[in-house]
Amino acid sequence: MYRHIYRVVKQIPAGSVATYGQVAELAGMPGGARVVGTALRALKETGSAGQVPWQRVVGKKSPGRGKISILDPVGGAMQKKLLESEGVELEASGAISLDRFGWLPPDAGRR
DNA sequence: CAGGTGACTCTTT
DNA sequence: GAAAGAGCCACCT
Repeated sequence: MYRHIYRVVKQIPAGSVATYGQVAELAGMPGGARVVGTALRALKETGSAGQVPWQRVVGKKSPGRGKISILDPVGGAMQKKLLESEGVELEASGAISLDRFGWLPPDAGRR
C-alpha cells in the first residue's frame, strides 16, 4: 500500500501543487518519483481517488515549472480542470509556475 | 529469482 | 531549446 505517499499528498494545501520527486522525498523514498506515479495510478484502482488530491501532484519539468506528466489524457484534462477550480493558474500547455503555486513542505530539509 | 515497464528527474549532446 | 541516455524504486509477468 502506498499509504505513506497518500499521506503526503493529502497534506498538500488547496491552491498549491507538489512534484513527484518532492512527494517521494517526503514519503521517505528519495529518488522514488516513479513509485509515486505508480501509486497515483493505482489510486484509480483502489478507489481512493476521492480521498487523495492527486491532481495537486505534477511532474517537474524545467526548474520552477511544473507540468502534468500524467499519461491518461482523460485524467490529465480532469486534473487541469480541478486545479483551475482550486485557484491554480495553468500556463499555456498546462504548465504551472512552482514559484507561485509550488507547495512549501512544513519540514523541508529540517530535522 | 530475473526481466520488463512506468502518472519521474537529471545530465549531456 | 529539444531529444536522448542513464539512474532510480516498486510492481507485474
